[in-house]
Amino acid sequence: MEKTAVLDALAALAQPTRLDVVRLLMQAGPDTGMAAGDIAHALDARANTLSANLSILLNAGLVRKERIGRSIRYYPEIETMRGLLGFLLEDCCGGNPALCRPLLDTLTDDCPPQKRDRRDDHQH
Amino acid sequence: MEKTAVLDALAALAQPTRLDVVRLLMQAGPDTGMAAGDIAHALDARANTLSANLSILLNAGLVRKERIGRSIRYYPEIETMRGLLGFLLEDCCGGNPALCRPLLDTLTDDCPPQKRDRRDDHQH
DNA sequence: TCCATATTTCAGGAAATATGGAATTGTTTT
DNA sequence: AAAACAATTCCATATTTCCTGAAATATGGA
Repeated sequence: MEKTAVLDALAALAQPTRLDVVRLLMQAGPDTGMAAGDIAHALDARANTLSANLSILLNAGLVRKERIGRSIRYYPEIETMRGLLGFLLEDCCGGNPALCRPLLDTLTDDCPPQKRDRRDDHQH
Repeated sequence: MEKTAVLDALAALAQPTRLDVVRLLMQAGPDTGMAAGDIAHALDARANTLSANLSILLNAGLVRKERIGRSIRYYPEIETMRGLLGFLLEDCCGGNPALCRPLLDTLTDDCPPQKRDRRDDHQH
């Protein structure tokens, strides 16, 4: 991931409403998403303000949108999030490999292994 | 990690010089760090501008400082970085567990396992 | 076509942020 | 004590961000 893309993503996430938006969309799921109006209602934000914030998230590649009927649905972009996390990890990994593994291990502990079938690994 | 702390950390990282600073300090290592002047020289930044940026990183808990002789040395705060990554991962993990493991696996692949002794696992 | 709904665009003002010059504080050396 | 060095603080300026009300655009239904 390019440095400028990382900076865009960080700036996009560094605002309360926008951080809430991506969390909300992540919870909704990458294939479900939410309509702009529902997001506004859930976060108690004005339509035009939220629209501006969604546009910033869109520009940063953290969400994508799709028109459905008269509403516009927003979905989280998992790949961009992954790219961002990867970049931040590289800061430790690349520079000081000894730091990388324990950090990842700790992170992984917070997220217990799911019982997953092997066959749905190629989901993306 | 608190949401406000996360927002502070994200805002602190969302600026080119500051992002460079933490990467530089991570490379130097958490016990080595760098003097403010050396950072300024390495990043080709003016002393006062860099000082302001270091102060923002300090406030966000991403670095710590220590006076050594007439220079002031800055060190990366690994724990805060870990906290930030953990929070961002929770966005997927907590809301949609199915997304968590593959994402972590991919991240982990970018950072091949180190040959480490088991006995130094309790380093923190 | 007319109307209601959903969302975005536009124009603005207030607040926050970024940067640079000059002055200041703290530390070491002579 | 004075000078040199390292870093910060102070102050002014330029830029950017954030939010709002009003208007515009797009879609679906009567």
